[in-house]
Amino acid sequence: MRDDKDAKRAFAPHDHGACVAQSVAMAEEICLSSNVRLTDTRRKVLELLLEEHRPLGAYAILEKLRAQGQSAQPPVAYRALDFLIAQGLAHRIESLNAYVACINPTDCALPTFLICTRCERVAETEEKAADAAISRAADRLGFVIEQQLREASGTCPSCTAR
Amino acid sequence: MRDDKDAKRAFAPHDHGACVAQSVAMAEEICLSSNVRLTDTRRKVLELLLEEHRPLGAYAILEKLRAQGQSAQPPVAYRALDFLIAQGLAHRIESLNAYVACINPTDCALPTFLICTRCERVAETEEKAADAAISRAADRLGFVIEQQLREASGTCPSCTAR
DNA sequence: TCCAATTTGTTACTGTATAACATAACAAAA
DNA sequence: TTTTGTTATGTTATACAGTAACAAATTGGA
Repeated sequence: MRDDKDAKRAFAPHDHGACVAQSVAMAEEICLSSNVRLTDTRRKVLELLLEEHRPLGAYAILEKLRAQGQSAQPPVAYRALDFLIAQGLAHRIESLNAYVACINPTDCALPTFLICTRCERVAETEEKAADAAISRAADRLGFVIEQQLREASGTCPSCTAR
Repeated sequence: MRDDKDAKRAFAPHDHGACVAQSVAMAEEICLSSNVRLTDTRRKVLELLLEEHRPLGAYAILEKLRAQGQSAQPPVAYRALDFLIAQGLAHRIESLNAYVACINPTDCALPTFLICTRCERVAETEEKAADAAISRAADRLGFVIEQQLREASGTCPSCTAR
């Protein structure tokens, strides 16, 4: 089971270059073993997301792609994002209509997002107890859950310290 | 503490006329005691939401207002919705970009939404255990939660029965 | 080498939300 | 009752988010 290490790191300074490189390498592996292609555009979008620990809107991604000289009409971003999400390499933050790279794609099931409204960084935690509570409630009502979504906004430790 | 009565009712047939009337009356009281005005447009939007147990998008609301002969530019809907949400009379469903009337505004804290993808009805439950789990995680990380959001999509008992 | 499937490029469009500013209605003090 | 500050409405224009549809290019096998 996943611990708090990744979540803590998201809100703290760290060797970000290495962090990005490692995540891209991991993504390569995942795609290889899933027999799907991490094409150029898809990799670039993933890198753009990884370079922030904060969510980017689709149109912000498009701007960054254009800044790199890529063609970039809306479907370009949405296709890459759909792909990354399908492979578990990125998540959509519903309350922001924006997207983040997954911090640990090999071990990510039902994340709860903690979104700092000051610095906009996002961390993921895994809350089995929350899953269980919601599942029990659904069972009681005879509701069959297919997808779940949990997001909390507030202030991260770094921003509180300031 | 709130029980499952309201949530069960949301997915089952019931005397809907009475349900709407009662909710509007309750809204009147709440606004009176909060010293805010449930103006004409605000009441109409609330009624439109109450007439469904399903979320309506802002533009669907605008259409319905126009059908009643109201002027209805986008800000009209958004202002009314902002008001209703601020008073706890309505909720925004993030995963649908849509809005529902609150089923029990006098006793509503941190709802978890159960959204049926077949009939589109939405129920609210209160999951203290899920709150607690997420709060514990946030505490561990030093994250101060200001807002929380929980939504689950799936199939409601009525639609499963079919 | 050719085929079929996947991916990309592009246009055009639909849907969601807000900024900005003018006007109107209301509530309380002068 | 006027004036004044506040709250609510009306309207235009625009920003932001997401998708349909189809043509062209690329890729990885038969």
